[in-house]
Amino acid sequence: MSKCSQRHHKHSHSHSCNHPQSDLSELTAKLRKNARKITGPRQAILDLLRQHPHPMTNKEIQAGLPEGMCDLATIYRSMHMLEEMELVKRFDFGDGTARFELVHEGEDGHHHHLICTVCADVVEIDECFQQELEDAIAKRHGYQAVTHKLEFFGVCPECQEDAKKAREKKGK
Amino acid sequence: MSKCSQRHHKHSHSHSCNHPQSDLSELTAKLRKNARKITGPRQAILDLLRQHPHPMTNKEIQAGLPEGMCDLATIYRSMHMLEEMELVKRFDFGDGTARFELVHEGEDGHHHHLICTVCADVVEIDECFQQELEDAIAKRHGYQAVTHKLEFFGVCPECQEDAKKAREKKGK
DNA sequence: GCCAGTTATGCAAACCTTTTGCAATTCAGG
DNA sequence: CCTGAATTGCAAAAGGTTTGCATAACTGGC
Repeated sequence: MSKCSQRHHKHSHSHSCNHPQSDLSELTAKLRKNARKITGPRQAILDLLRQHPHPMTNKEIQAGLPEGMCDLATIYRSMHMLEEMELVKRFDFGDGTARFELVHEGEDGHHHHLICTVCADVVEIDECFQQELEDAIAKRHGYQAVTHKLEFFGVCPECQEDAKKAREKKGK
Repeated sequence: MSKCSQRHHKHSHSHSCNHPQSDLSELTAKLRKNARKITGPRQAILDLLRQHPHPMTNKEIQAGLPEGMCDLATIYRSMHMLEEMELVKRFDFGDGTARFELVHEGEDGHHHHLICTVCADVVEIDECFQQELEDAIAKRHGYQAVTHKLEFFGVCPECQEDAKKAREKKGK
């Protein structure tokens, strides 16, 4: 599995780019290969994810779809399937709710996030620590197929401002 | 569950050392300071955690306590309190269940784990990537008070063996 | 030591996210 | 277009975690 060793997507988030039809074709191909069906809900979910630069919860996905178009259970099932098919990537922000992001063609979707602990704003982080560290850890303990999950948490500029104002107000 | 639970953890860490009475005194001091009470359940939980080198779930904690000594709800409440008091540290292995580890005196408990995705064996990892990366990320995006959560996942040596045997058997 | 007042606990019910059983529906290939 | 397999919706269940409330336990002051 490829990692994030020397990527340098500066700050650009390829996520906001448009990959017009590509998803559908890729979807079709990948699904067909596994004897899976191309259904309305599945297409709609991928379409929706394509427009979102950040991970979405299943509830958010449902809310983003046309009213009543898709049952929550179907979304859960779809996400499992899409994840297994590596069309989406699952992220865990530590709040007990899974989030999913579209994986773009040719990428493996491995990256991290910086999440505001106050307002839950999300910034995509494309850099990662050196691969050597992971390799060293794997080797030292004899583990294989080692991967990692990494997320950053902090307070975003806006919330810092808010906090500051709140303090001033209180001080008066 | 614990096929590989108590194996040689070669590079054992400070976590397996004994800090005899220290916890109690520290506990008492910290609790008193916050007008909290030193109760049986709370002491028992810390005692139990002191003997465990790896993070425990609330259920495991309850199971490790004398039969019927403590309600699950009490454990949940205790862990919240102990976490806020920085006597324990919460970890998230991505399986939707919180785990807690004792924080030893003078430490902040920040470290990571390497978890076997097959048998759930855990190895403590004391190293971390360079602080500079985190600082750079924080600065670039204007975030403050940035921290991170990082866990490694892979297949432990024993489970690699098991898988190998299974393959051979099948091949015959 | 004992009391009063506050903090904790146990128990049961509630909450949330996620999973699952099952009958009805939809899709793909012939 | 038809048929069988895959998928969906709905409702119920399963986990983990939280919460309301009456009862029990702890602490500081007498």
